[in-house]
Amino acid sequence: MSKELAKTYDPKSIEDRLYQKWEENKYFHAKVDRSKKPFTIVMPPPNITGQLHMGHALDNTMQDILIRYKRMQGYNALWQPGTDHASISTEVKVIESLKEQGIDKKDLGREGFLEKVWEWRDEYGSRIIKQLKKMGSSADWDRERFTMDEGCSRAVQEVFIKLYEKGLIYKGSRIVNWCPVCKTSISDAEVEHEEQDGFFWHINYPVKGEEGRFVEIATTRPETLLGDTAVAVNPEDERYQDIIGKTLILPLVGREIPVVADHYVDKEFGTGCVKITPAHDPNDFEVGKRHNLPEINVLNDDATVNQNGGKYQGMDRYEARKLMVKELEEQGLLVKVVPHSHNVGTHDRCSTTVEPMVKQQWFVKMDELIKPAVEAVKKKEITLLPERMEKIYFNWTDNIRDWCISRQLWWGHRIPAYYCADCGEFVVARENPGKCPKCGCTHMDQDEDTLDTWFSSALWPFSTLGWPEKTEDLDYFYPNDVLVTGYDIIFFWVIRMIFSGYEHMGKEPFKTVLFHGLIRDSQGRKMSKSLGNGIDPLEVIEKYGADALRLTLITGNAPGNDMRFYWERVESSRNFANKIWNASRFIMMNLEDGKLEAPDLSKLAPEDRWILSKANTLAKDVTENMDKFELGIAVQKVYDFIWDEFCDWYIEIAKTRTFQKEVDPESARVAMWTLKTVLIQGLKLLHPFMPFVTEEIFCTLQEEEPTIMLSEWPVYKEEYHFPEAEEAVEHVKDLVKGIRNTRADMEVPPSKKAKVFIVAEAEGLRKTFEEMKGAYKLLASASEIQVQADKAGIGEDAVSVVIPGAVVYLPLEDLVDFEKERERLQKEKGKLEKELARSRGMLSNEKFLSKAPEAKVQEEKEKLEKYEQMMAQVEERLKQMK
RNA sequence: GGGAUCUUAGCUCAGCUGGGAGAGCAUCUGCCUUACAAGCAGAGGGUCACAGGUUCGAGCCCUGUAGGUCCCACCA
Repeated sequence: MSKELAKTYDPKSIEDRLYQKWEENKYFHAKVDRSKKPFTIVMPPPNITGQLHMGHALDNTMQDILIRYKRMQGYNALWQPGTDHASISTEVKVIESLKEQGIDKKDLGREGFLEKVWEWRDEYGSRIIKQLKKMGSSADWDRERFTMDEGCSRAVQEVFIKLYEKGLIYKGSRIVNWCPVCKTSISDAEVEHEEQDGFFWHINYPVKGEEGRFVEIATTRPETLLGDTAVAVNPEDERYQDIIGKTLILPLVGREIPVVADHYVDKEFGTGCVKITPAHDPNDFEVGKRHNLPEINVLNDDATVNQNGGKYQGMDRYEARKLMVKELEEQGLLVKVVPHSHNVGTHDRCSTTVEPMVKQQWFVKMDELIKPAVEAVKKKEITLLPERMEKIYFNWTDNIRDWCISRQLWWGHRIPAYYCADCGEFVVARENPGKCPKCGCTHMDQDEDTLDTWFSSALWPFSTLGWPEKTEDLDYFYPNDVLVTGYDIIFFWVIRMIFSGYEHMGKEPFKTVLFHGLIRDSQGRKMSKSLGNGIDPLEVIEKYGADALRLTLITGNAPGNDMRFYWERVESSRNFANKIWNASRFIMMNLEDGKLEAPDLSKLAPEDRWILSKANTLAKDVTENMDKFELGIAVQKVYDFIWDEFCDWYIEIAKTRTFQKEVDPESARVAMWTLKTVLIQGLKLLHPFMPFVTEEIFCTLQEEEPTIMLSEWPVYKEEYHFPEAEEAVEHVKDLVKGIRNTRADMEVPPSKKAKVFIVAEAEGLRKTFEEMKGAYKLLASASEIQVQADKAGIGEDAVSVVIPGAVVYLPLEDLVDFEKERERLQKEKGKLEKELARSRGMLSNEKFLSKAPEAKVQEEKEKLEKYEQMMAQVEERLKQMK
């Protein structure tokens, strides 16, 4: 008894201590080292306002698993962390908190407001980092970055100027998505379409000079009538040939508008006549451009009607709609109102209905930039996992539109453009030029707008490594190897990083993108604040430990698939941690002080060779699955091995030897060495998934080892492959299971030991059972074991168990109930009959014999032989019992 | 409107390139066996959504149908 562990695993008592140790020893820190191969993952930067949720927990667990795995494999593993300024979310949050204090953003002014946001950032920016540490994340915190720190801001500025100079960033008056609540433009990606029930209002527009003649249009947004500058019909629509070119009187407004012909109009839909509002509809905007129509903006930034709306000025858009419909009805111009469900664009941050508006904004021209990003995925220079994500990716790239990057917000990277106060000329420059190049005026003001938050995150894979400087880090660690993220930000972030990587680095930002799904609640609903169904990962850690949470999130989670969260699953994960803990405790209790010398391989018992062989294969299987990013499968294999093979079989089998040290100290030492060796192998393979419990056991078990984190990842070794031992132990398992089954069926209490006779014709099998007697005696509840070639000396009243290759007899004398025994044998016979029918069917099928691979046929023949033997035994037994 | 994905034991989900249906939880039975009752041993439970097809052989491949989930889309 050399070392002691507590009786149950208590994560709370060790997690913080171990994490502190890792940090203090700089185990997470990666430095350029040309003698080692780099492996880089950049962390999707959480928002500074954020709190750890299940999405982060999953995302970071996956990254930590990959990083820890590669680090153990000897790679120079860098996990680059940082946080995102998250312009709009943060700004909104700060505005809200100021409101509670009775302060308005405008009263503070730009500088004053930004000061408040920075204060906020200082207060909350580190909160999420602390929470990530609770998960056991082994990111290189010494390298923590922020999207608005000096370096990242410089990167943003350089990129903006470079793209502007190449003509890929332009300023233009275009239709943009406008959020009337946030009072900023947003990109297409930020608009969510949601189906809403609405109406189709059919309205008659009077034809000028033709009393009583009307053109009937249908619209879902009657209030935009105020900005109509035409009505369009399809040029091939026979119904309307004669009105093309005529003039209409816009109801309620009285303005004269033309009827134009445009192919955009669908003859079959609505009335075939479409009102054209170029300032408030993207399609109408295009039609307007083609027909040179004026654009009349009728809305203010808060979606109230502006001065162009005449008497409706000042009214909210929906109020105006109501009133206008009423007045149209009064004037007899409202033909009918038809219920109609349609898609409405809403802002993904605040769910406000987005208003399309013509605005002066900055855009990134996408058609050229996107090309290398498309090629990269086509040519598999970048692999998206699961593969189906490629379709989603291409669907977006094929329909790409220019990216609106300017935001009417204060928190973010301010656009590096300077305007002349006199002539309006602007210059894009690193600093205020101080003088207008056109008119010489010395009053130049910087653009009030900031950039879309994703503009800076697009540069994250290289800005964090020092770009635009040519740093050694960049040279060594770029491109990244893997990006792990949710599929929900493929458009916002992933695609933009890819084209940015090619444009600014000339190389892909990462080689593989591993997408994961969402963690849902137990009913399959999204976890959300409004539903209040979110589960706080920190609460889970508090109750069950970080390892249990990590295991729960990874087990059975296939790439890209959503997953439901159950407390029961966390509980069973915790149970597994406890299981290893106790297995280790058992081994430590039996371990003698000092190091165990590796025994000569010839000294190993068959069961030792069996478990070593299994552990060896496990290393290969786990590694293969890790390399395929099948983390769920990899951990499942470790779990099954540790619990089923190692704990339930090997430890039990080894007990006979370890309990009897004095009988055969040599054999006991070999068993102890095997126990320890296999345990360590299991701990290492499990470490990326459950870092805390594995570290604690590993270091307690071997005081000389500083950490499991930097120990060597197990590799498959041919000299530990023992197929004959695996086969032998399989026979022993069959034997033990057979006996246990039978005893349970016969309701023999476990305490009642019985003599066991094993009758096997094959000499090899007899040898195996003979040799391993000591190993399985305990498991078979045997008082004595006799292996023989025939049934000599076995009483007729013994219960028999037929297993592959042998029959086991249990003389249970007074306990035997013959009726029960016959029933049991009949059941057994039924099972075998089924198997035989299946096997014979296959083997009597000419086509199977001629077309199936030789190995398959052979395999089936062997099975048949085995079942026939077993059947003969069962039948003989039944005959005897008559 | 286009596309993706799912439908396997009571529940949640695995099942890789097609060769005898699996796990965890739940249920039932027996065990506090000196690592672990957060445990051990055993048991029951599935026409793999439906209909066709390809194949010697289909949970797996193809086509269609039904239902669920999600993404994309400028039909006013």
